[in-house]
Amino acid sequence: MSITSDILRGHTEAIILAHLLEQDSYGYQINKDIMKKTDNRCELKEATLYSAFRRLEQAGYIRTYWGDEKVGARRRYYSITEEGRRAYQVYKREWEEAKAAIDQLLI
Amino acid sequence: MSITSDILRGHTEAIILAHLLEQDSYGYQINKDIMKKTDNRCELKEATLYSAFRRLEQAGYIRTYWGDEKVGARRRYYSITEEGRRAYQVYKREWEEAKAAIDQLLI
DNA sequence: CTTATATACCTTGACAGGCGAGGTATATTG
DNA sequence: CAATATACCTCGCCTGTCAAGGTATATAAG
Repeated sequence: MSITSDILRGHTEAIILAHLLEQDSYGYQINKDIMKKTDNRCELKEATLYSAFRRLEQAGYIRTYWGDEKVGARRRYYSITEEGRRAYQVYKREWEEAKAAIDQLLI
Repeated sequence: MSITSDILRGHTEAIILAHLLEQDSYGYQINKDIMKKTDNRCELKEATLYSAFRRLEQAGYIRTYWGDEKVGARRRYYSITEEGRRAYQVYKREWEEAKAAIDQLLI
């Protein structure tokens, strides 16, 4: 069973930033990684992913650059900024708080 | 600091059902209880609450009746149905799964 | 050579839940 | 008599998700 988008909502940006903390990556790969890490339970749809990228870049949390692939389709890489790292820590703390609160409420 | 609505989104119905598992209650009280239980970190806004009530009733998860207050404003009470209890178990399980998945993703 | 599949990118427009703002009515307190 | 608390409700905007559609490159199968 997969996780509904309403539950995931609000975490996409944090999830993306978490990924970029480990290493620069590109959309397609990030998408695959997330599914793999969660045994296909979490899937960020492409449209969702790209709109999140746009917001994150707008906010200055990520930067992008084109990879220099010799073969295959071009890749647009994303890397997290210092501001993004700080934002991630906030997201993370918010998640811990929300988790505790919801655990409190769902008996 | 309060929990963003995007994180809470998707849990309002579960939170309400959880409350009604304990006892019948009414909108205003449920609202207060939730805030109290979470030290004012979670607040379901009234408009949010009432639209959730509508959905829950539509789905057959709750039933409503008017209280017989002798004094003060009238109260519309809500009670959870058998179907609602089953639905809650599903919500609860979804939450546990989502929690695990997100914990996996946010390093 | 043609088709299918995988990789990789992107946009548009509809949809649904959250909620600010506004409204009603009753009771109590200063 | 005004303010505050209790208690209900609706309208319409906002925002994140995503189905559906599009582009281009490489490889494997038939």
